[in-house]
Amino acid sequence: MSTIRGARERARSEVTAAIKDEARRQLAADGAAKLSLRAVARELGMVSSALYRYFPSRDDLLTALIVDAYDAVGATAEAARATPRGSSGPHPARWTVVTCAVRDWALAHPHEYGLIYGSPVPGYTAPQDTVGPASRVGLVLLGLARDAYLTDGLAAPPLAPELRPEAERMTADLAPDLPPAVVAALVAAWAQLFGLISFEVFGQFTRVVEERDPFFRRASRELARSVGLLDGRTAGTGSTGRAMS
Amino acid sequence: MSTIRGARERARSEVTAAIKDEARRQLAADGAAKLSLRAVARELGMVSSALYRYFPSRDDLLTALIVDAYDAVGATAEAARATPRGSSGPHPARWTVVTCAVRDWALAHPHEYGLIYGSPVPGYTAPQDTVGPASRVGLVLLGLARDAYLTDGLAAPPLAPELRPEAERMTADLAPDLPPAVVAALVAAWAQLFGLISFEVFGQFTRVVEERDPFFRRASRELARSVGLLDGRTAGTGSTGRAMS
DNA sequence: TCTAAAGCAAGAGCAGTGCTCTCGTTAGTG
DNA sequence: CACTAACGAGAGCACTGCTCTTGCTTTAGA
Repeated sequence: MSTIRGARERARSEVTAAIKDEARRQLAADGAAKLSLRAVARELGMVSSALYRYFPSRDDLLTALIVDAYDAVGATAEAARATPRGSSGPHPARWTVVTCAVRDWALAHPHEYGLIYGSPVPGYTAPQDTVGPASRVGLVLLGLARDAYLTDGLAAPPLAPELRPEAERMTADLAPDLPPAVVAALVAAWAQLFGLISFEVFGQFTRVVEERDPFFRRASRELARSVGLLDGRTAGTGSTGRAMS
Repeated sequence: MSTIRGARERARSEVTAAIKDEARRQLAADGAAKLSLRAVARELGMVSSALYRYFPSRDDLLTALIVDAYDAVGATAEAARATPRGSSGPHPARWTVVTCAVRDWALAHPHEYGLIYGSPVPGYTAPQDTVGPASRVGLVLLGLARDAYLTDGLAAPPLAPELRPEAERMTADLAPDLPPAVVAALVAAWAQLFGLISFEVFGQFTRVVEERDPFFRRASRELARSVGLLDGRTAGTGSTGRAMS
């Protein structure tokens, strides 16, 4: 129905997309701080006030870009998981395919990455619209763990007693079919993964790490190990998951 | 000599400090994006142009705040290491004392933390002045690993062949007295540590991790394990460091 | 089919920003 | 004592986000 009722609405969505595209261009060129509504409007041949028909404020434009960036990196992770190399073979290798894909996207889009995993730029509180797209990468990693658990099993990592309640809470929220120890370790690995990527994208590795590809691959492998992913040859030997749940 | 020659120079350094203090206040209140030279000057009772006698541009003022923030978090880490609980006892416990201190500082100064470990705000290239202060936390962690290596030994983590050249390069640069596998693992753990802290400070754990203290402690312990820190009871059993170097 | 309503672009304008330049003035140096 | 260099103040430029008003066009309803 939106195609027939279109006409005006289609024009609107086209202009909206053009604004976001130009904004993304400026974001990639100069960074989020220099992104200017007036410059976007100027480049699009309209006057700045016209732009407010589409985005009520600069922060709302930025929020739209944030959602898009979350979706882009999420789609990248999901695509890597659907790849032949990402959906078969030893589980740590699949894990590494996904993490490397995320890292590659981050290095290719540093400013968009900074928008979502750097300091929160806008009014300090992330809008509600971002929570869905923001979880896509995490869900892919969770899916990898679930796959491993259902096929070859998992070497469930240790779970300190004082963390058990929180681990069980996270498990109920995120993946009731996985052992709490695995879920807790996976959330930690998720954050640590983006620590590695952020340090690389934000230049913290300058003059410290030079050969970053093997460095990241090793760290990613260790991360997979920390959530208990087995490489198949040792299939099942450490599967204590069900017993611990 | 600077005390006698002072008078004017002392006044200058006092004004400089006052500017930085007020800027830090505004930074903590509203974030780096909203920090305004004019507002700082206004609050200090001077006119905005006078402020340019002390900082040639807004980015230079921000850079000064960045250096100060690096120094603050570095000093925090060093102080934690010098603490009784940070300088004795099992090595993973010492490690956790330091990492928790860094985390506490970050949670107490979120905007300053974002300034140094979030998206690079200024002209995209970090000035040379920041490399020294920026490495202080890393050096503390390195010192912890060295202590462990010299007393109880280290369970040197695995080192993939393709990472060996880079690991040896990093070792020559950072800590020639440590096994390359440990140095490589430590650099990775360093980045992963700030991934955990950043996710917490930047709100990525909202509605995901609730009980964050035990969560962080567990992750920190695992990080210590990943660099090979032993807890003393198993002293020496896994010390393969010298053999691998 | 005609009309009222809603969506839209444009322009002027406000308050605020970073930054530059030009002035007197004041404080340390030879 | 005279000189120079540092300093604070002010005006001003180009820019920003954002608001309000003014007309025009498209859409929807009687």
